[in-house]
Amino acid sequence: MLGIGADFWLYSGTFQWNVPILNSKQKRSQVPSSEKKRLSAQRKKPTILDVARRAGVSKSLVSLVIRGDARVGPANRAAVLEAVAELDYRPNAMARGLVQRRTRMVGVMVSDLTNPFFGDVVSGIQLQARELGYRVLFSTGDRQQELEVEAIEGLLELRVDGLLLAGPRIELETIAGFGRSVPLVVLHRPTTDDWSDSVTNDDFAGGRIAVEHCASLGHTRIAHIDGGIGAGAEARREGYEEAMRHLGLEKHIQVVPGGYTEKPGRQGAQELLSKRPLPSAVFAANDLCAIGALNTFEEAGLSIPGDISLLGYDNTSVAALRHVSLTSVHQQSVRMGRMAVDRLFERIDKGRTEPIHDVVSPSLVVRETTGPVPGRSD
Amino acid sequence: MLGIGADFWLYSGTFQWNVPILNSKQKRSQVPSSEKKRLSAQRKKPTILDVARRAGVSKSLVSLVIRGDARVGPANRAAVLEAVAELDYRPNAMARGLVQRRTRMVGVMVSDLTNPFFGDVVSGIQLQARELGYRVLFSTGDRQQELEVEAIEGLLELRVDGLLLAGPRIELETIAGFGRSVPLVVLHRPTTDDWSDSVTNDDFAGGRIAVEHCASLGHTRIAHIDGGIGAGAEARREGYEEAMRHLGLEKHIQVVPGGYTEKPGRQGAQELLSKRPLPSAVFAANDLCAIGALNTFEEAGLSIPGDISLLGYDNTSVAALRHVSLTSVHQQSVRMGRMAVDRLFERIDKGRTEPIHDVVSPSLVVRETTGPVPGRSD
DNA sequence: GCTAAGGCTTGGAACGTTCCAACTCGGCGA
DNA sequence: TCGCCGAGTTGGAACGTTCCAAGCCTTAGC
Repeated sequence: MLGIGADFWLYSGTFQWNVPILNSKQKRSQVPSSEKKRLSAQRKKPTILDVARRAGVSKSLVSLVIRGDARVGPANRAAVLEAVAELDYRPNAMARGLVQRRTRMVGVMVSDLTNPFFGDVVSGIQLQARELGYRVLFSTGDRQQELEVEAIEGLLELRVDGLLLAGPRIELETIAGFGRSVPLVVLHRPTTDDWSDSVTNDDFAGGRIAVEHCASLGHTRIAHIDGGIGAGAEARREGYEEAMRHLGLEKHIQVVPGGYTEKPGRQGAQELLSKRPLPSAVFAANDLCAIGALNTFEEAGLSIPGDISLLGYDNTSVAALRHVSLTSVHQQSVRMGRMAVDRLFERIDKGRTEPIHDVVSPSLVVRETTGPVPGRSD
Repeated sequence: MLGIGADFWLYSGTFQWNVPILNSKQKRSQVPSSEKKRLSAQRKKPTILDVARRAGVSKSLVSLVIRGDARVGPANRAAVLEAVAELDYRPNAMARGLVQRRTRMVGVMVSDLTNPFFGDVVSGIQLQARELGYRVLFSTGDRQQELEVEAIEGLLELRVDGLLLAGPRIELETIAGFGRSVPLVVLHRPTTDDWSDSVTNDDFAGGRIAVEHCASLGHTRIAHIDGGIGAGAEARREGYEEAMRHLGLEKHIQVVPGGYTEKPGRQGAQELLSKRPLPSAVFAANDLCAIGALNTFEEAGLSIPGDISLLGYDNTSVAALRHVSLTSVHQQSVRMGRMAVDRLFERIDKGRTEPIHDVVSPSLVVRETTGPVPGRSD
């Protein structure tokens, strides 16, 4: 009976395999049988029952062997392992997850995989998850809010045990909604709901540090290129504004729209160039943004830091390049990735439910794009 | 009866939730009931049956509505959708995949998420997959062979419909093995087996182009920093060697070990510096490697391109930075990502089985790290 | 007034695992 | 000799979907 089932399946597999491009009825009988076998060999995956039959034991025993249970007798264990190897058997995670109601997978939505900053974060996540016995599934929305939601939705349908959002750009409300149905940790973006943890850089402090550094070099006309909806951008701007006020420079506060990639950085710089007086220092929302601005300023014939000092944020590998040598606010990205996984683990495996918000202090890495005010004249 | 089942589940859910850190028997009764509800609310996900009950229809009908079947009556459709919203129901992809024997997901293993080059590739993949109605799951091995295999294994256990390997570093033999159990396309690394497609840059030609550019500037002592096990590194080296021979420069062939990241680039450059005569041009395996070399050379007091011309490969965003301005061999990464998904789609949905190998031609982007031979003396 | 056709709707059988209670079998103590 | 124990093994019942064959109406045709 099982044989028949399997056979039927085999044919229907081949059939479907060809259907979309051909007249199916016609074509089905034309497929040579060797071909048929080849296709089905590729398609039909062995199940635990196939292994059991081959090894001459029950499916339950196979299951025990695969999960490494110690109770299995050595002879049977060997037989099962041999059958597994011969059939190239691979357990079906869906079936397993279905009955166990857990998957040992964490889903990670990364807002922007092209930003080198997230490369480090991802490394941290990967490392720690592995240590804790979890698999990691990544997904991305390619910087678009609506796609981000779609990506998260996909992970939830897969019933990941926990969800990590790295720099999400979606609404906080939506995030809270997700938190209600799965353990959730948000990275690089502070949350306030009862359902999620967050691990963030103290972006407010980061903004302040940037301003203070400029002020210590004598700058007063310090402008900011904003990060838009980028995670943490608001706090960076507020830190900037607060520091300006605190230093009595409120009349020099100047914020132009920008974003977390190079292009908005260029646009922000353009806008700054179009106004007089020019700022003597510019604090950009992140490194990529700063680099866009850097290019624009230089193309306009300005020297950095001779005419304008420039600061970035994130201290990515790009900022560190000798040729760029961008002064930047540093975040401990690998460490933050690890922390986030730890927090998630506490929720998943230890049952914690009260939200915890970790805030990591930034520091400043001074390089060669910042210098004293030209001529010391306001 | 179902009620009892659900209740039991609720307790067992709470129970398991706490078990890892507590004496379970003791603690179970100590959890306050409000807490219990909250936990279970977070844990217990509604199923299609809950929706059906609430909407007063059968599970089959709910299933039809969710899949957007046109046959459903308007009243019932509305009732179901309302129940879905109220319960925050989300279909279980595992159950679905189990019975359908397909998941509409493609798995993508990316060898190195910190390399900006793969950011573009990923974008292309994401875009095209979405257009074709597939979801994308990313996974990475963090540049380690053994972890790459693990990552792929995980995707296969999830029974993705197709597999994409972006710049894998694992053995070709292993790759062929995977190809036997799932439609497979390999990016940036040529395959020769009967089971997989590949989409690659013509790295051999790329290597040649790099050499020819140098030669046209009068260089003869052209060295190469190798890419090690990086995908395509071998072809780049062979292209270099072939071109050197072809130009009658075989006695100047000089290859030092390196890799696809900055650090091996520095080491390769160090090694070159330790030998005399110095090369007048250096072709590095990729951009990151070139940047490592760039830093090392400059720290050694050499000027680029005054003393040494330098070329990279991949034409990443980093190479394009005004301050780096690295001459680099360009690959059409976004386009290649799209192509790979198309090829995979042909295998999955159109049943193609003969392997196809796409080779995309590279081009050279000349920037400011290459120039004429100093003094024109050999 | 009866049958056919068609639109909607339904319950039961899969899918491939794990969990659980129960079974077998030999050895050992009473 | 009997019963008990524990180690090793087993089959059936879940898990949450989709698929399928069959059902119920209502309307139309004769």
